[in-house]
Amino acid sequence: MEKELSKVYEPKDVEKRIYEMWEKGGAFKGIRDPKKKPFTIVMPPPNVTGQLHMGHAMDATLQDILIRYKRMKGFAALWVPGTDHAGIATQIKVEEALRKEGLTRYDLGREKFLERVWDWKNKYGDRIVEQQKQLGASCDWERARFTMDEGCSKAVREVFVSLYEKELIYKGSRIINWCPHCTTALSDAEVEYKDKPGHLWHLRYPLTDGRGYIIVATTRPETMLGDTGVAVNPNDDRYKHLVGKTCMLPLMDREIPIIADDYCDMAFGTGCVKMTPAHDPNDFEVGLRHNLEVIRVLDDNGRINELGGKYQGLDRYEARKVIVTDLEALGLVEKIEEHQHNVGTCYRCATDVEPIISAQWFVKMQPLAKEAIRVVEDGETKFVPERFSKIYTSWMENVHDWCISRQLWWGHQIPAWYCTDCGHITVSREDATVCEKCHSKNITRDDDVLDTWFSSALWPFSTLGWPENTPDLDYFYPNDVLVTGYDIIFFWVARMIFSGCEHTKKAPFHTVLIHGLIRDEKGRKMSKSLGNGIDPLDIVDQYGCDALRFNLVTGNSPGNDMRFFTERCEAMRNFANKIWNASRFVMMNLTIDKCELPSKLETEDKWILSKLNSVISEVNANMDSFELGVAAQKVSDFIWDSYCDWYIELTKPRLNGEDGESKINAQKVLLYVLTETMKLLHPFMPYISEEIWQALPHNGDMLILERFPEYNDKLAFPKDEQDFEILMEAIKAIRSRRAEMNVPPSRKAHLIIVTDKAGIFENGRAFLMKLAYAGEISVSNQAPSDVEGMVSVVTGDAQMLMPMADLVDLAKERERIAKELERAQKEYDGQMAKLSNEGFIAKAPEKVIEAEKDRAAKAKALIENLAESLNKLG
RNA sequence: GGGAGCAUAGCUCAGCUGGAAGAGCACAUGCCUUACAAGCAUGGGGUCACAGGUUCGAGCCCUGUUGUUCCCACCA
Repeated sequence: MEKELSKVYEPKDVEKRIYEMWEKGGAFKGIRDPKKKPFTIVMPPPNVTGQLHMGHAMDATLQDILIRYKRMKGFAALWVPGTDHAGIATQIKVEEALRKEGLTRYDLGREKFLERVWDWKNKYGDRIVEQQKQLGASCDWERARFTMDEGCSKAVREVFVSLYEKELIYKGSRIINWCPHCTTALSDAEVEYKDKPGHLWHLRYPLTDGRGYIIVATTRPETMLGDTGVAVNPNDDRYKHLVGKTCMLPLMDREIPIIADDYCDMAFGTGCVKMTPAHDPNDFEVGLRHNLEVIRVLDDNGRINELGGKYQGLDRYEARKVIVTDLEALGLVEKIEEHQHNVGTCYRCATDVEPIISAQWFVKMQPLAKEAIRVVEDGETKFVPERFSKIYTSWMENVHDWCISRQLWWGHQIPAWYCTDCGHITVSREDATVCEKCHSKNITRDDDVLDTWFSSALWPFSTLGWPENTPDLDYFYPNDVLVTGYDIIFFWVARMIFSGCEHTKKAPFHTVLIHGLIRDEKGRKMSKSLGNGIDPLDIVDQYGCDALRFNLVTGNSPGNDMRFFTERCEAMRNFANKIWNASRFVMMNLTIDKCELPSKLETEDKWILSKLNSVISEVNANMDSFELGVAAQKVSDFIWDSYCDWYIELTKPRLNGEDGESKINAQKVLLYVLTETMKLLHPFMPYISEEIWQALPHNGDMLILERFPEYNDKLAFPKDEQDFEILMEAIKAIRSRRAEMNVPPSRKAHLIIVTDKAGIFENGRAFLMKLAYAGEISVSNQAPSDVEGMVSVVTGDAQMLMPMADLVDLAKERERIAKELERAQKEYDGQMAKLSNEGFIAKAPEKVIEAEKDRAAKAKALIENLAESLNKLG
């Protein structure tokens, strides 16, 4: 930094240059060092095709703060970045691009299509990485991984095969969630339920014996094409006589049985439920119990198939209309009610999901969940905030088997081969060429791929070399902290925990730091469809990366959602600018070239050093308990309030004064505190702190590699701190009084101070002159006899008089003092009431009682001073 | 149907294990004080949702109520 510095901090001139310096200097590298403790974070891998959004910015900021802090604390810090292949999302993107060429993936065929996806990945996969760098992320980029790279694929294969061998993976026909738009199965977690207005259709199914109808209620009339029974509650007297009989399924002319099952709720609808085992999980279960036929009437695109008779080819919702119309024509619609119901939708494309029976691969969850619950209950893995562990545990306790096969092409293809001769399934670590049972060469590989989350579940260890037992895995695993939003606890966090427990026999991390969602200023979710998203890079561009980071980390508590206000970025930018100018001031005045404390410290030096020391101690404690926002706020308050607004002002008389030693000493303290402060600030505002530190006299290469400040009892000066605050209080009282009377700073006043702490005020002469606008100062322990025309300002430690006859209205002055006196008396009475309370004296801790006594004494002194003032006024 | 969060200044939100109610923005007044007007000084503004309880002491702990947001769950 040259002496000719811009008055305004320009992040753009700094960020790129500094980032390159760090990266080239190897500051981000996670290096195994037996002398150090490791600290590992793996980044939640963003989608390769994704666009950086505020959620990523939040993630990256919190992780970067943690990793920078730990790095400065002397840990071997490793932050592993990477990207996720994001099966459905990516495939949809490439298919959309193909559509513009008038092609579908089937036109290309699997191999050619995958080439296209890889092209896409290679083209856009780095974009999000570059964007993350602009957020200041200090990841070890050389270790960047991709969920479909060789190592991760190997890990996926190993996990699949070993789970299959342990019979924790199986293939079966179950009701799964099917997205007709993405044409794939989904896991339970990938379905979002939304309350939508719908109808409850009451349909008449004619009894076969011709004795009337049985009336069923349904929200999805089109599924009636697949009905294979009607169920009633066994205790329902209205229908007992019908159990065992049959009815005719209208439109299909199929005779179906009437059965009794507890599943039916007598109070809902008519009490009779049509059974569609192929399209409803409950009906499927009932069907199993009663041997009902399973007839699937929907195809993969959500259209009625060949088993749907004349409705074949109709889309499910078209079919619904036509079927209802046809039933109405037959007089078989009893009534139609408005009905609000929960509709499952695809989390990727929002299409209504169809429950459909289908043969898929599943992970058996019960055995895996057990250990995953234990590690959290035993505190081996802790959620921050704690409340998320309950959410996690209750999900884990009720988890269903995980459907892991997807009817997509982009992803890890399932390593299972079907033998056309004997029907055996060969599951293998190496690509199979023959059936392992009958050795036939007529085998074909399963077309399907695995759920994307299957590979991200392995991320904490697959990125470190697992299943090989690498030195990295040995040193850096388990990870320490996982940072992510609460929206993917089930998708990702839960699955990483049970995967880690199962495959590495260790919980993958000891802390899960959960943050909330970033919403727009009205509190709405940021989304493409609403067009209310704010691009983090626009904010970086406009206000600087440090401002964005500070905005994200302060002003909200962990786990809670945050509204994003651009105005807040402005405030944060102003803060950066404040720091910039403070350091500009220090450098302008600097004639020393070494950062060291002077041997002689003035009271104000001790005051700021002592304050700094407290802040250091608190910030360390806050950081260690993941209260990052509180820590950031404390650093900010210290810099702005204590350092800038007070200490810098206090040094001005010395810097401009004649005393050479005092001048140098002031510089030394200014520099020392600024340097320490930049270290404290660095995890939060890495760029500006590094830029300033580089310009200050220093040893070492880079601030990013400096040691984080720690509490030093040699720099705690409680007595001097207290003394100095007596002076500050007096200054504030005078300024307040002058402002009340609208006296401009240019009008200096003679200040007569009456106090028994003369030393403190004598010592503070220069400050009173400058900060309390005193012209001359007299300190004594005796009040002057004549106070005519004096303005009186009183604290607990002093009476201060200023001759301002022209401004004094004696009557008003009396009134004002009387008012203050009343207030002080009231406070004193309150204190005394407390102190004379036996319970309080008996039970409150010593420290609290002492504080109360101090307050009472102060109030008493204030009362005396005020009374005397009043008295003098006559 | 179960569970969780939130309710504090005009607005947005902090307030860690209970010990004199805070910040930013907004507002008002005065200042170009030789780092910064993206600044400085000063000030106004709060029954900490409501009702009980525990305690010497409650914004904080307990119970209930209201409002609000969200998550989970197979009521057709």
